[in-house]
Formats: sequence, C-alpha cells, structure tokens
Amino acid sequence: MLVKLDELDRAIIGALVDDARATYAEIGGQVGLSAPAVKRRVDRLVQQGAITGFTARVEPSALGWTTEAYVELFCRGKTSPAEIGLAVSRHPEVVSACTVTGEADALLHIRATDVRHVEQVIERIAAEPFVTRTKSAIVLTRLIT
Amino acid sequence: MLVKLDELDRAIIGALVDDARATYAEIGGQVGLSAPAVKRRVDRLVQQGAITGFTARVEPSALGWTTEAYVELFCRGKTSPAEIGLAVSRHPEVVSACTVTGEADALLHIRATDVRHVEQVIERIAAEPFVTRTKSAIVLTRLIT
DNA sequence: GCTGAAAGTAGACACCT
DNA sequence: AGGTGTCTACTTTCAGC
Repeated sequence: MLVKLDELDRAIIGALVDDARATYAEIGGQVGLSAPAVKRRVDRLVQQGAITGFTARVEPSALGWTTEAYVELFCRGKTSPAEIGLAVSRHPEVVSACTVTGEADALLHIRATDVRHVEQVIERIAAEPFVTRTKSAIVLTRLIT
Repeated sequence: MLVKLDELDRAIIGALVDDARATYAEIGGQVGLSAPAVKRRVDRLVQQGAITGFTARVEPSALGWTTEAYVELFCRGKTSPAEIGLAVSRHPEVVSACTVTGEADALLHIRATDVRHVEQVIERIAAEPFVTRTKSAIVLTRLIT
C-alpha cells in the first residue's frame, strides 16, 4: 500500500503537520487550491492511509513529566515480539517500543515524572519473566523533536 | 511553568490527542461541557503551553519510508549538546535526537527509505569531525506508537 | 466559570467546467 | 481532475446566571 503523491499532496500534508486545525480555505491559500479541492485531497490521503489521523501535541514537561529514558531490553532465548509488545504496553510510561538488531532485543522509550519514577518503571519491566537484563540511558538534553 | 490541570482538562486533552479536528461540540459531548466552555479551556491550555500545537500523523511507510534505526553517537572529549544538535539537524532523516547518560553521548532516531539509505545517513553523520564512533540498531518490528 | 442565543464562518454537497 | 454556489452546521462573542 504505497501511496503515490504529487507536489500538491506533499504541500497539503506539510500544512496539516504544521497546523492540523487549519481550515481548508487557509490550506488552499497556501497551496493554490480552492477549499473543496483541498478537502477532496485530504479525504483521499486519509482514506489511502498516508495521513493516519490528527492529534494534539502535548508538552509532557508542562504536565510534570520532566524525565525520559531509553531502555534496552535483553530477553530470554525465544521471546516473540508480540510477547514483548503485550508486556510493555501495560506500562503507560512506555511511549514507544520496538525490536531491534544488535545485542539488545528491544528498545523502549520511557517518559516519567522524575528519575525515581523512571527507576520504578524499569524495575517493573525487569521483573517480567522473559527479561534477562536491561540497560538504560537517561535523556539529558533533547536536541530534536 | 508547570500547569495545573483538573480532570476536565485531562479529558479534553485526551479527546484532542485522539482527534485534533474534532469540533468543540463533539468534545463537549464527551466530557460533559458546552462548546464555548470547551473552547475557553482549549485556548487556555494552548496559551499555558500544555498543548503546543495540532498536527497530522503521517504514516512514513505509506510514503515509502519503510526503515528506521537508532544510532548511538560517541563524541570527542568536549563536544557541546548544541554542536551535536546543529550537526544532526542538517540531516532530515534524523527525526529525533538527544544527549544521554551512559557510554554513548547522544542517541539519534533515523527514518529512511531502506537499509541502504540508513547506511548512507550514518556514514554522513560519522563523517562529522566530533564523532569518534557510532553504534546502530535497525528497527525490526515497531511495537508501540 | 458555565449556559444560552446572537452573528459570522467554515464545511459539505451537488453541479458545472 | 478543480471551481462555484448554496445550505447546513459549527465557531465565536456577548449577555445573563
């Protein structure tokens, strides 16, 4: 399901990434199309799956979640990705997770209120039966995104 | 600038994260408020910085960006976070970057069209004068987000 | 601080180019 | 495929509670 996009589609996506609540007329003004034409393309992009949704960007630090960490997970012999996914999804502090090549089996991105909280989450995850070892890196400065 | 939120604010933020193009009336229906009341709270949340914006979620794989990797950066003695940030921001494939505790100095998240493309980006970043070594992990399966 | 009603605007749909 | 017109519905402001 690879989507074919022209320059107009890319411009519209760019405008929506910039401001998902912009009106179709505003987007049309930026890309040189009428509002109905923009809406038709946006509907098509959503239907095709190029745009998966519209979301608010929340600043975690404004809510008191000031600390983040990346945790490498080392797992027992034959642990399936699905098993890891199921286990880590039970922890709301895990905002992103994937299996990776290399020594570690999975890499988790954790957001928490402080370092003590990060520690508690890592302890809970390390207690999963399939986890043999973890290796953590606390984020010092966010450079991009 | 820590923001104080009540349950209504959290419900509104949740609704907006779910669908940033929902009408105030729709959100009001979910949280039990009238549309004007919702708008006032949203305006306040944006003004306070709890909500930093509204954006479209784009599916990279639909655009042909099927491969992602995490790259650990090992840097020369005294390299400032700003210097690393400036250098990596020149590469559009770097979607996220931060300095971290532990052996590595920085951790980058890269999105590219294929493994060959990832390799090229890593080569370009490794050519930066302050980079002494890199260590990469290609993402196999995305479990969360 | 929320509700309710006013005027202003954006969205949706059919139709035409 | 994109543009125009029209109706509907939402956003917005202000009054009142």
